[in-house]
Amino acid sequence: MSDETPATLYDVAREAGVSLATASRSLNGSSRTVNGQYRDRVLAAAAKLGYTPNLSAQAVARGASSTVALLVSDIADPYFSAIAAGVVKQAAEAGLAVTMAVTDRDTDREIELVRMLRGQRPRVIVLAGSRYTDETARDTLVAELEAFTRTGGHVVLISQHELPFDTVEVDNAGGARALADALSGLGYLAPAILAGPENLVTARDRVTAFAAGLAPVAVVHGAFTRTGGYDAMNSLIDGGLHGVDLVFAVNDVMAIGALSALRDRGIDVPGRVGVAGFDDVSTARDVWPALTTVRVPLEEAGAASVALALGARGGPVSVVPATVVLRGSTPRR
Amino acid sequence: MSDETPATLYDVAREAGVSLATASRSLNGSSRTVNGQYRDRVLAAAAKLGYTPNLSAQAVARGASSTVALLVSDIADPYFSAIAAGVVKQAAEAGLAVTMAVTDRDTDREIELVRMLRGQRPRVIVLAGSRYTDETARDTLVAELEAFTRTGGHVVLISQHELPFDTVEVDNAGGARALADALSGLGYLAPAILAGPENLVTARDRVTAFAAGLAPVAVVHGAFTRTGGYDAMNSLIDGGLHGVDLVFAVNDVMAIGALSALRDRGIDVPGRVGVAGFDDVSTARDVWPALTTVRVPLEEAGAASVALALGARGGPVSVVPATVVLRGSTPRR
DNA sequence: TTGTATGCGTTATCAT
DNA sequence: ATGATAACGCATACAA
Repeated sequence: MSDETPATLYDVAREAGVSLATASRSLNGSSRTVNGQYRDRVLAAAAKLGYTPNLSAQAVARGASSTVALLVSDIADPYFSAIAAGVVKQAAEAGLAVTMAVTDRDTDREIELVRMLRGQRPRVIVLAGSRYTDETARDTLVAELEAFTRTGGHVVLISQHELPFDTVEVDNAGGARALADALSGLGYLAPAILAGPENLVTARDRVTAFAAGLAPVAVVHGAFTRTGGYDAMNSLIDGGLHGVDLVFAVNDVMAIGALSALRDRGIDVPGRVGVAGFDDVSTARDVWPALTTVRVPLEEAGAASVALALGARGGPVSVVPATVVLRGSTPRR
Repeated sequence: MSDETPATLYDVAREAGVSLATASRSLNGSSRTVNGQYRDRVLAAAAKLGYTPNLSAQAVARGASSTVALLVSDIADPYFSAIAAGVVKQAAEAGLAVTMAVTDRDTDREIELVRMLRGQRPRVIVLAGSRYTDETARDTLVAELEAFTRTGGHVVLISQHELPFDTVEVDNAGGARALADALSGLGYLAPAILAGPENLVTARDRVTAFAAGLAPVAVVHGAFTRTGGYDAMNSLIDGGLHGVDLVFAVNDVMAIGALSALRDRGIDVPGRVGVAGFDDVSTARDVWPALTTVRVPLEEAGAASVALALGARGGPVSVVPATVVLRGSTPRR
């Protein structure tokens, strides 16, 4: 409740009886070397005063901050929290702090947040979660991001390489197709697809690729969330399951919602229908029956995004694999 | 790849043909009013140049940044990601950005991170996850935190009120005791406790309070994670379950790990033993059998932490309730 | 090697 | 109401 003011470098210099410059050189990793005597005195003074460099001031003086900005749809969603974990880890390795913002899946909000984050002058802006197919919002976002890269910033997207920036691409098509093939091989014939939002690119890619391998008898859209899956599943049930022997939800949280709906309606899984998801979120193996899905190395993807931005080179696109994981929710038919 | 430099306020002023001061006053929420004509010209110039205020510079000039620092043990853990969601939401409401760091449950790392975060001169530092009972680390941490508050910063802990700072307290004792009573009422007689780390305060409080209501026949320690629960459960099984009719894990992720171990070993849940956790993490209801637990409003707690720090007043401690949620994993005996 | 002085992008105080 | 100008805390080019 008192109100001292944080110790400044100037305070430290005075306490140590040296100049501002020497203090600065002693405390940060300057290339210049300083007399051991002085250095020790400065360090002692800094410790005594509880000095911590003012990062904002450093950023202003250096013309560049040491932060990574991360934008996610919903940090409570295990998909994004796994990515965030990777981003934070890799950023920490590079001595960078992470400032995080959440869009709530709102395109306008996303643009607004990018503007705000740009103000931090971060080294990198990572956008996780894929874009919606909205022409004008897309253009505004791109313009904003281009303004950022034009001034030396790095932008990395995690999803599809549909925007002109570096991206860590998830092999949605390959994974979805492989899943369809695997399930087809297990004897599944008539899948219903819980397809997510109609205008979400990631969702569409997964639907299309899956359908190419195993033609769906029903496709129902809904939110990309647990509740979305729950509701979509219910409306599917309401419409009559007919011959459906498999439910493919385009992501795990939706699949988990579907599982919940099926349970509530007394429909046996996997006896009556099999269920599959996508992402291999950490809880996929803990639900019952354990969820068949397509594993995406989320944490690696997050780490890769900042590595890609910081790395000397490596090409603008880094693809993370998507591999099928068969579990109890889809036994052989 | 080009290398322009971001537009500065000076650029905007020049473009609009006004002084630096008027440009500043037009662009930020200054109390001073400025001629509409000028204001419009400045806004137009800013838009044309794609100007974004340099937040670091603002922070230096104002002497205070507009960020909230958040420290968690592991952002991929649903417990912490739920808290993070609340923090981010409430911070956004106050126009504050959130910079996040993860300790990996390492006390030394935590101290290191607090120092680094202090450098941001955030308005608030939120520490989620409870302290370990290590005397000297504790003192160092407290000293660091006190240096921060002494210079006008707010510190909020989420856990127990064991450190001399504002805290959002989880009613661990009340919840654990209520759980013990409820399970006792259901006919459970011989619980084993998966107790988490020996020196983790939160874990200890839960164990103690539960034990007071329902004396355990076994207590085994382990990490506060899914793996910790898995391993602890296995060693419990190895030792022989004897008369154990209930497993109480001090948090949900451990309980979920235990569920997995029980399944792997072919022990029927809830037929042979009931299982209960603590926190009511979002996936607790999706596992099988659905997990009996103690609900802690995590997101609310996160939001409350920044509200507490920013709020005019409200006392140094804000308690969030912990209420028993009975589910399928603990049927009546 | 050390110190002096200037600049970084903003805000805020002071005249005007 | 507007415009110079001095801070803010730090880094660094330059001089000593």
